[in-house]
Amino acid sequence: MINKFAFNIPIGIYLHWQLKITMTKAEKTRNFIVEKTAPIFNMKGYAGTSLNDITAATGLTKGSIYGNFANKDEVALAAFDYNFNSNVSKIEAEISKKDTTKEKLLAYISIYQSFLVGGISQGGCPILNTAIDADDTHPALREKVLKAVLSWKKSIIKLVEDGISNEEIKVGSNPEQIALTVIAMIEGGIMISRLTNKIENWNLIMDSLKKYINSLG
Amino acid sequence: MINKFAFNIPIGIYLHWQLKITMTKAEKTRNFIVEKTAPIFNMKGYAGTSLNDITAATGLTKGSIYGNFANKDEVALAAFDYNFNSNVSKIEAEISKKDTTKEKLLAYISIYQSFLVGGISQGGCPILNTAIDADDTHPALREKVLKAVLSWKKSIIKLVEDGISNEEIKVGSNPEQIALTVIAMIEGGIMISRLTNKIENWNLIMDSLKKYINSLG
DNA sequence: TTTATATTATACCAATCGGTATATTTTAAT
DNA sequence: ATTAAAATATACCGATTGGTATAATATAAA
Repeated sequence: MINKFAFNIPIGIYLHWQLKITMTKAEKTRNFIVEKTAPIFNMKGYAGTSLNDITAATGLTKGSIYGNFANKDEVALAAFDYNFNSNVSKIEAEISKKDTTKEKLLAYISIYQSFLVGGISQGGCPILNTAIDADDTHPALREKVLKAVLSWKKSIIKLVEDGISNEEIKVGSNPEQIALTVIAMIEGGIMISRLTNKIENWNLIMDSLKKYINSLG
Repeated sequence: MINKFAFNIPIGIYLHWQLKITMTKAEKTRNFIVEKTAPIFNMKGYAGTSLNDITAATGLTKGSIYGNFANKDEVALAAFDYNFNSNVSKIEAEISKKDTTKEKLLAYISIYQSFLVGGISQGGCPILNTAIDADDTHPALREKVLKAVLSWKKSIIKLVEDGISNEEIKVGSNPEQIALTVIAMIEGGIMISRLTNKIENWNLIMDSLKKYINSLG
């Protein structure tokens, strides 16, 4: 189906349009279900989100849900992907605006700050939430979060390595350690700030992180 | 009942024994239920832990559970208290062994490291787990975790303030900021290390935290 | 416009959910 | 040892769980 169109149309130009035109009703519904349920899974967790929650949020019936997904698992996995990919897009967009390594690292702070209020996916950081939720209970979901964290770590390592090449960051720095430290402080900061519901706590922790990042050079 | 004994017995000496002798069967059972279910609530969360899990873990029947607790909520709240108090005892014991402020702060690292393997309460840090679990779903439980974090923060602030008085920590340091930063790094570190299942990640993050603590003086 | 197919809704399933009334057993004071 | 009370077990409740068979409807190609 896709090939029929793609065969004689320049991919670079019409890829976006082509994807739209080949999106069937079911695919649209699938996306719709994921968009509507992603915040719920993020807030209530896997076990805490029922099929009743899913039908209520979408206005669809069970038949429609199960016509597009094999089971609750598939919806949850797709919801996590949606939440995570939304963040990745946002992060990449913000980071590409910055020039220096330090500025790029600092950009994470302002991006993840958005999770404290509303943000794309309500209920805090999907990585943190899903990691804790799925850790001991849901291997497939856990695997997805693990990949997400490793991918995040990898991105930061790349940034730091570039920074070392540019002589912006000290030679001898451990890029992996820096990546893990940044992630830990951000996720720990989100937990504390959401629990206490105090943005000042976030600011204090992020002030420490800023000092840490600035000390790398 | 307690007063009958306490009235003519020196409290300092017989308090422990007195508590034992006045503990009824039901109180023992209550403790037993809490001990057995605390790791389950910590691993599976509130929604993920069913009454069937509770009866299976204790070997008791529903009638017995509901004879000692009003509902699942009460068991969950008691389980969190148990998990948290176990930690507090452990922490106080370890910290009292150390002499300097920095050593006391560093002691948190080795204590929380125990959460990565087995520890008293399986499934990671109960504060982190319950904070994420109850955040958007269970106000009463959330309130308990909030108090736990604030109490933890308060303890660290006290340590730091003493350190400033002793001239062990720089004058002008922000005790609250230090407390929040330490907690964030530990909790973020636990999340990452448990997810990736790599103790090296914990070590790298804690190495950053050690540097941070040592830089305070 | 017809028609096959894809999609959605209805109605149902067994299993499990948290919770309870009541019967039985165990505890502990007399 | 007796006995009242406390604790536990049995058997059940309605509601909800995730999931499915089937009927009704909407889609889209011919």
